[in-house]
Amino acid sequence: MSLDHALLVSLLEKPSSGYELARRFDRSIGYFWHATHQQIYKVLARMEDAGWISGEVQPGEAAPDRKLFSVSRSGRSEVSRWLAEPTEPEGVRDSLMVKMRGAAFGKPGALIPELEHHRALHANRLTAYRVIEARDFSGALDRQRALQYQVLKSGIRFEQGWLEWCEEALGLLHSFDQDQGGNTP
Amino acid sequence: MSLDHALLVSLLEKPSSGYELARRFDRSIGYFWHATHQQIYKVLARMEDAGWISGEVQPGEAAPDRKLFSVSRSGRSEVSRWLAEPTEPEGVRDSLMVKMRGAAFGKPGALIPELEHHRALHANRLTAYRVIEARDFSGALDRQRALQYQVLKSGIRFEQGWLEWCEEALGLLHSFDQDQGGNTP
DNA sequence: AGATACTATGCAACGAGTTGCAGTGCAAGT
DNA sequence: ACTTGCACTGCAACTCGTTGCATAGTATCT
Repeated sequence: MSLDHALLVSLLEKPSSGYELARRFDRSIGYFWHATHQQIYKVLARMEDAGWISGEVQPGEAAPDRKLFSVSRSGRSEVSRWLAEPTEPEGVRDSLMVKMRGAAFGKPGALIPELEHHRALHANRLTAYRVIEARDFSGALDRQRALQYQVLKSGIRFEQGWLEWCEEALGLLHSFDQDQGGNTP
Repeated sequence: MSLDHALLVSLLEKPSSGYELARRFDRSIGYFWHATHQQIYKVLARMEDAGWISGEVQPGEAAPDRKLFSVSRSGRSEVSRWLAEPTEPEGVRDSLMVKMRGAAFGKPGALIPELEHHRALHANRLTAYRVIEARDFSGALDRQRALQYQVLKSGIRFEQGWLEWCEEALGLLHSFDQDQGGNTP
């Protein structure tokens, strides 16, 4: 469990409404911790009950009302507590890898469009990261920005890794297509 | 949802009992799709009801009974169906990245032990992969092995990426420790 | 006037996944 | 004899997360 903490950090960076957070989770932080708006609203409600955040309704002029949340003192101390507490890496879930192994029991060629799709997605994301990098992280950086940049750099590194891997995997599958049928090289 | 498919692929590679699968998920496939034994038993039961797999109790000589599952025809066709169906990449969940951004609102130095811990874990995993690589994937490979190797290579690539990133991040945090207090560089 | 779409919030029902516990049977140490 | 440990299976209770739907105001297009 830790959407709580992702939201707290997000709110520390900038007090926001649920809707805003949901949008932010489609970019930025969401690249490292995804969540849907329903889940976000649920957790916000729970954290408000717990006193970690407080919400203030802002009557919208020419727009629906929005409830702006900010982190309370007890929310801040929860963040500190969590930062100090050791965390194990999350368990991986990568269906593409399972599919690769499954492909041995079906038509490996069927995975080619899938891999191309993934390659395109990762290429797009890499481009998006590069844009953010150029826009927000050139020049001198204060601590907060330096940390954010370090996080972004992990994104860049991994998307590059993905791209290279997709190329390699596509090469392998294409090589299967050529020597039809044979099961040994 | 797709522990189902991970289990099916695992069972295609080798018919197994729930316990065996759980153990296998601590190595091998589990590096790409983790699961606990309780969840595995639950899904196995559901898939047996659905007719995708069939279990046969084997009275253990000098060992507890075990229920050996293998994939039925309808299970195989489910795998084929799933392989052909496009899948989006799983949403990422990486608490370390959230912590990095959160560190701006606490003591960044507190993350150093955490990063060292992660670095050690990734180094260990990389070593384990290298061992598997040398043991199982040197020499000529048939299709199945080639696919498995391609999956392993993604593991190697990512662990290396992690290691490099951890080094970089540790460098950054240590640089904070030196220029105490200042918030701009 | 009506259709479409976006901002904004939320409920209800369900399914996936975790945590904790419980039990059997064998083997081996002490 | 007693405990510890491992192979093996599973239930029960819970939390986390997803899917689908509901609502309501504003803006824009046709």
